[in-house]
Amino acid sequence: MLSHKAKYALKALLYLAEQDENHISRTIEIADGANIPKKFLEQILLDLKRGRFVSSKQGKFGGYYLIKSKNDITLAEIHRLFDGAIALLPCASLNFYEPCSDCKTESECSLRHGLLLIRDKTLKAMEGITIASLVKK
Amino acid sequence: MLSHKAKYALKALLYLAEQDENHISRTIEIADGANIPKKFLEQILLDLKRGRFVSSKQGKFGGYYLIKSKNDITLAEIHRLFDGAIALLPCASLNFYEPCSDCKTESECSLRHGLLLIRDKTLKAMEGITIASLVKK
DNA sequence: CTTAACCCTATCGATTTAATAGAATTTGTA
DNA sequence: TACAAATTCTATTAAATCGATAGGGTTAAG
Repeated sequence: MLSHKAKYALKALLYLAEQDENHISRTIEIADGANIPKKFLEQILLDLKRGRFVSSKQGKFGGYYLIKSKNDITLAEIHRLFDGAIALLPCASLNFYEPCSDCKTESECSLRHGLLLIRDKTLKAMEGITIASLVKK
Repeated sequence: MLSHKAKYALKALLYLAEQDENHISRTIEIADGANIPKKFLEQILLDLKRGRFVSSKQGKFGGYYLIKSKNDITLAEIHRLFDGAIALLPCASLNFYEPCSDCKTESECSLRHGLLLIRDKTLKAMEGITIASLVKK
């Protein structure tokens, strides 16, 4: 399941993607538009900025805007940024790999092979969902 | 990601599936064989029993055994039993559906459509992984 | 220099998670 | 019948995580 943070991030990106080119959106504007607690959204937008999805203008009349094409922002990326691995166990993860602590004898645990299959299919599906694909509906 | 409970459940089922027909496995035997904390495993086996995946024999020489074919126990079922919904949000879930609390205007949130696509593919993949498919490797 | 905005860090309360504890119950058998 | 060996059940705990809030600090326009 997605965390609220990830869900809010997607909604915020969706909001930004729906604005006119060159429009700058204030946090409060996004919060109201997407129904997200403002102070919570602040943190999320900062995370999105650190992740190079958005950029900001500080000071009066400042705000946030997309710096990555809505066609290139995928659900997979947002999941990884806020909720971490897409795989079901760390030993089956590409970006968050860790060996199992409780698989004593073999280096590959008995579940790993099956979980790799799941991860591949889920990942492919999640890479197919972009902000743009969510906007046009 | 899978919880430890779900992971341990899968390993325990795998252990049971590898035993001879009619063999009854004691908890301690499974715990040692699959490297799972024994008292924690007790709870998990009870959950698996309530979920009709295994049954037990009480008293001396008692233990656990599969009552469902290893070909019919899927990763999807175990995920649902221990970790709940497979979908990324409750509003996209088949078995754990709940409407979004923060989607004010429309009955369907902006993310739901995309998440339904993900859920369908992930679910199909998870239904394809059975205990039997994990054993033979 | 005031105002309006982003930026940053800390904290909080509630929930969940992983695990442990301890006792009650059941069953086989010497 | 008493003991031993096993499941069953409920409670508790310690730690981590999550969702959210608080309260400033910093930046820039006018």
